[in-house]
Amino acid sequence: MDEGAPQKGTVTQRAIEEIKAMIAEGRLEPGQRLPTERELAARLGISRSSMREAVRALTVMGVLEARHGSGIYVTALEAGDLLETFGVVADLSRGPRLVELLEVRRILESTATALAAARITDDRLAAVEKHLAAMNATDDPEEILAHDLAFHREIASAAGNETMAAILDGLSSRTFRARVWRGYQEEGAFARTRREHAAIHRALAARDPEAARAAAAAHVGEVEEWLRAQLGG
Amino acid sequence: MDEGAPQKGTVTQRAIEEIKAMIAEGRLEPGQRLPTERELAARLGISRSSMREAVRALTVMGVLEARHGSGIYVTALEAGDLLETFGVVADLSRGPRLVELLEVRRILESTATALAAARITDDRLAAVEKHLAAMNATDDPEEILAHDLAFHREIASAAGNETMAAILDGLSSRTFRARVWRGYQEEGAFARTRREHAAIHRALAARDPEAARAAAAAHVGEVEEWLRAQLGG
DNA sequence: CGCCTCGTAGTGGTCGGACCACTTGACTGG
DNA sequence: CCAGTCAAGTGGTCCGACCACTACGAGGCG
Repeated sequence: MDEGAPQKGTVTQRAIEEIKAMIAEGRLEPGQRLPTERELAARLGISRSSMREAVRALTVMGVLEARHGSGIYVTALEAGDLLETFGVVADLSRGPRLVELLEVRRILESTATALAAARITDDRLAAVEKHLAAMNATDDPEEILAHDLAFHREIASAAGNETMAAILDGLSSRTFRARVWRGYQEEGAFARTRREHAAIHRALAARDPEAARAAAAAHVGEVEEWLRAQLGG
Repeated sequence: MDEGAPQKGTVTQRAIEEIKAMIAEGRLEPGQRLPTERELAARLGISRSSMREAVRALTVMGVLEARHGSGIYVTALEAGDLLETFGVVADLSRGPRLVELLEVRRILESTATALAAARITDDRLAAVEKHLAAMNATDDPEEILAHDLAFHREIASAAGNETMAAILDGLSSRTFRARVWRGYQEEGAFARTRREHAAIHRALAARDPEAARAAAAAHVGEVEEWLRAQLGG
């Protein structure tokens, strides 16, 4: 009997597909521990080095998690785990690509905010207000940034779609850094952001999806237009 | 003088960040060739094995491309390259997560189709029609699937946002497989899909964004509801 | 008896070196 | 001048050793 696999691509690639298949077919459950690297390598008939590369690859994808001294585990396979690399995309994108990313964010964020307006609970709304207040109470850029992110994350989460929230999270990191620059270059940006955030909050409190959608779209579109102008000029 | 980096996490992780930084800072241009693995390893003071893991990690992220016998190159860093892992997310998602992914797809696809209706050229519209005709001319599931994918890809591309098109591409692979199952289980699904595609095409030809948005949303929502029902029952 | 400490086996993390498979380009012979 | 050949260099794979850390149980202490 042959080994079955007649060499497709590199051995490492084959190992990656193999492990992915195990998970996709349910042979490996989220949170479950995998065999040791040494055994996995032996089982697939490859060296430990190659197997390690495969594990590393799946680790950066957020599929596996290696704990030093303990073992290799399947992650919870939740949206946040798998979409972590999405942030890298945002970090490495430049110029026109960044505008495209912002456009995607505008579409998703406006919809998410609209959904949130319809579904948000009083508790979550209070959390949103807390971040809004904290954001207005300080003038430390770093702190503002943190609460700004949390503000939007809370809203996206309230929309009831964790996958969408995770994607928006990834789309934000780079974006918000750009906004910091902007704050330095263009006076009044902070004040405008404050007004826009207030408008979003008002729409949420009023449970008005359409107003929320419009406010969120305007908020992101604001940055988008500014960036577009930067590239054109 | 110290080496500067006081050991943050694993050496491999450090190497990954290092290379990513090189690209983010523009020290490495898209398409450019990197130093050899051996030299990179020596430059960061780590072993070649560890460096190889770093390169492998960046390779699966679509940032680098290793050509056997030739060297390591930075990819074009286009949306398609970086968002390839997005398909993995779709492949590994199950149950409620899949519904969430479809919801994201519905939002993006409907908007993309609306944009396409406003911007599509006659040439691209002809290409869309070609896939539509090919899809209706055969009854081989595999071929239908291929043209179905191409149909939507063409539309997403016509929307003028390659990033969005790439994301939609990733969101589709798994989705469409589910639809194949569906075709087997539920008679009339093909006919309904055919009607929905026709409606989308009609809206595109009429350059009617709102109609296009509605048709696309209904198209994806159809699958979404079916899947939701599957999970509930 | 119960808790705490310490040792130890086992795991992932790193290393160095050897060899293989493939690409590339210069060199050689026609 | 061209085609074929060959050698240097690159990524791909493998091996075996050792390090760093974790987990868990044996043993000691209270």
